[in-house]
Amino acid sequence: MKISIFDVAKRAGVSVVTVSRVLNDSPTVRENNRQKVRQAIKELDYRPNSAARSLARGKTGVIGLTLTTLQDSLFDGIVKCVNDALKEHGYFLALSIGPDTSDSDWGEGSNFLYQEDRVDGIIVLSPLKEENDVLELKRKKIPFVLVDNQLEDMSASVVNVDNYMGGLEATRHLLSLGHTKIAHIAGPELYRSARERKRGYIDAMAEAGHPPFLLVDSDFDIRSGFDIAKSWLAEGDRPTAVFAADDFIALGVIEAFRDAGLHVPRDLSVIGYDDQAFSSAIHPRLTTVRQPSEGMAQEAVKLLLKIVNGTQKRNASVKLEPKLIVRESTASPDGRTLEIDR
Amino acid sequence: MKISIFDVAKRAGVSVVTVSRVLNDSPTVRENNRQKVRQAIKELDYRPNSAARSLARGKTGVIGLTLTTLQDSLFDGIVKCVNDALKEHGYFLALSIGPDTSDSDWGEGSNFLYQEDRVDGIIVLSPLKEENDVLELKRKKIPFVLVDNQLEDMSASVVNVDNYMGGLEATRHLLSLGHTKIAHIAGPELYRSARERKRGYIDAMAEAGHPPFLLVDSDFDIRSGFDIAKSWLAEGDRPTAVFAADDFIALGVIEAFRDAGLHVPRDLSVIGYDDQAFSSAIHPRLTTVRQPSEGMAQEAVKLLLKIVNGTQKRNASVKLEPKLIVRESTASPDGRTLEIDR
DNA sequence: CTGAAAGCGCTTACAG
DNA sequence: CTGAAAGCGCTTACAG
Repeated sequence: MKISIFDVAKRAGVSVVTVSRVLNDSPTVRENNRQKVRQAIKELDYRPNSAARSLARGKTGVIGLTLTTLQDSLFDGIVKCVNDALKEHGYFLALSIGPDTSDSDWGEGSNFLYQEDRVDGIIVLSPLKEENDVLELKRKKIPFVLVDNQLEDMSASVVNVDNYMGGLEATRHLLSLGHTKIAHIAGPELYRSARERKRGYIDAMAEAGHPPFLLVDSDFDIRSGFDIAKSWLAEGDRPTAVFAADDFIALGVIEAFRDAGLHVPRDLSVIGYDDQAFSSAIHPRLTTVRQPSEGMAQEAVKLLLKIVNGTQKRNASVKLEPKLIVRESTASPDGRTLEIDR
Repeated sequence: MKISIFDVAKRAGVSVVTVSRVLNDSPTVRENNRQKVRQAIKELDYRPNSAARSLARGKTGVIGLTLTTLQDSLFDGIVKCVNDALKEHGYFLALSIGPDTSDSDWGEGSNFLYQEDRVDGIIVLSPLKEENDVLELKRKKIPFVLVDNQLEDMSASVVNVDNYMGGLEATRHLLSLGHTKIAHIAGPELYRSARERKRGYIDAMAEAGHPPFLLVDSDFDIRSGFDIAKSWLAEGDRPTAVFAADDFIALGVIEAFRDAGLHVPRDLSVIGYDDQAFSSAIHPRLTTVRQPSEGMAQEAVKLLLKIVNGTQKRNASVKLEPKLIVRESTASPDGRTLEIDR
């Protein structure tokens, strides 16, 4: 037989109310009784039934997180930090991994997290079709916060990173090294992050008095970067530096140049974005822009919990700063800023 | 006010029992009533309270999955597939991400998933300190299955991949290309997978009448592979092929050779393990051994659900086969088996 | 500081 | 095929 709070109460010689109080760390329990209850719990190896607690309390104690892929250092980092932050506050993390493709059949039916009220709130990570999500969540009155959302004007609580600033800083870094022939390989227009990074590139160039040297669209992956860089090698006036919209593209570019017998950063400076796990491990170690996944996670959790507890009324919006990480893949056009051990 | 099953019942003009029946797809409901209930549910935007259901049913409908990192294509793939498989069976996935380090303070206190009985069962992925886990889970009578476990003799339900076979096949592939100077960069002894892959290498070499040409221990990461390969370059009699215990090591090796102006696979054939996401995207595309993450996930879920439902009594054990994926990083010693478009 | 009682929102036998 | 009643295991006012 499964043991319940009654068994504990009987064993400890108190009422279930008292047991409940020590379970919830209520201060109004005589120390003596508290000890007896603790003892009984241990002896019986008792664990409170979470369903009963949830039902009685009107809260589930679980927060949902929806995302499309785990194959990304940024998401991975956020999930981990959210997990930790939640644990600290006594919450559980339930994951819902949606399909990667944005045009899937999933669009219609709602996320399974929304179907039963299993969660007290939801963190929506990088939503591609956020209008739907937001609408449904609002209709169902499920507290939520959007992280890294793609639409500019969502009336919802959001936490974002300043991708425009990231693009600006990345490009400025290249400029400060003396480059002027700076290309940008942009991510898909679909992503707000891609749009803003591109804007940062354009503005940084303008700031320095240059028109964009070369601007090309791409997917966020290694092969695209490789192919684009390959095409440059055939041409005459190729860039001396490139700001890639993410680290995967950057890696592809590096491989293409190396494949042609050229050298990074001597023949091309490369800067990526996101600081993926591999970026500090490859050769040359990649200069990149890191997003503060820990901060994003903490802000998201903090915000959501406030909303859940009713402390936060109106939509709040948090914007965090990215950070330039200078490593080995960028140097001055003549390759002389190289300070690496190779 | 939160709407409950009573509101639906009233609206539909039936009893809550009938509503409950249509909620649970009971066949014993007159079609007419079923429609009325469905209608009421939709009009009220009613969602059953999962806590109440769990309490009444004695099951939570959630399965826990514990792991240490998401930064791995294999784990990522498994989590995704588990998620899907669970969804199909009407279960939720709760994640518990433990610390990466095996010697952490975490060892003592139990996993937070175990503390309240929130889950009907648990999938333990690549447990490093599995004795503890297994003992605690058994004591608490929580159904569980071990996936990719590290100890040979666990009396528990497990699903594993045949890493010995993987090592054998990887090495045989290299042998069949004509190599004899085949090195193996092994993973940490701590991992059963590492031990078995190494054993596969040794046996495959013996099978072909060769002693192991070169055997070196490593961590599962890019830098280690890089450093090890670098050290070879200084020596005289270096291998013409290497079987790396995982793709990260393999990537490091490739980079080291390329960094020295050498070419893969012309100067060195490289085969990795795991088929990480990047492995098919880098240049040269990496020959590797893929683990059947989908199969592992499905078997694990199938097994666990059987245990949960009491269908499965004794410990069961499933062993799956890995698959050799031949791509561009391996060729014959003279580099002539090259059939790639570069 | 402690406990009796009601209630959280479902499901499950049991009758009919 | 349908419903009244009991029960799942807690927590929360309310008294004392």
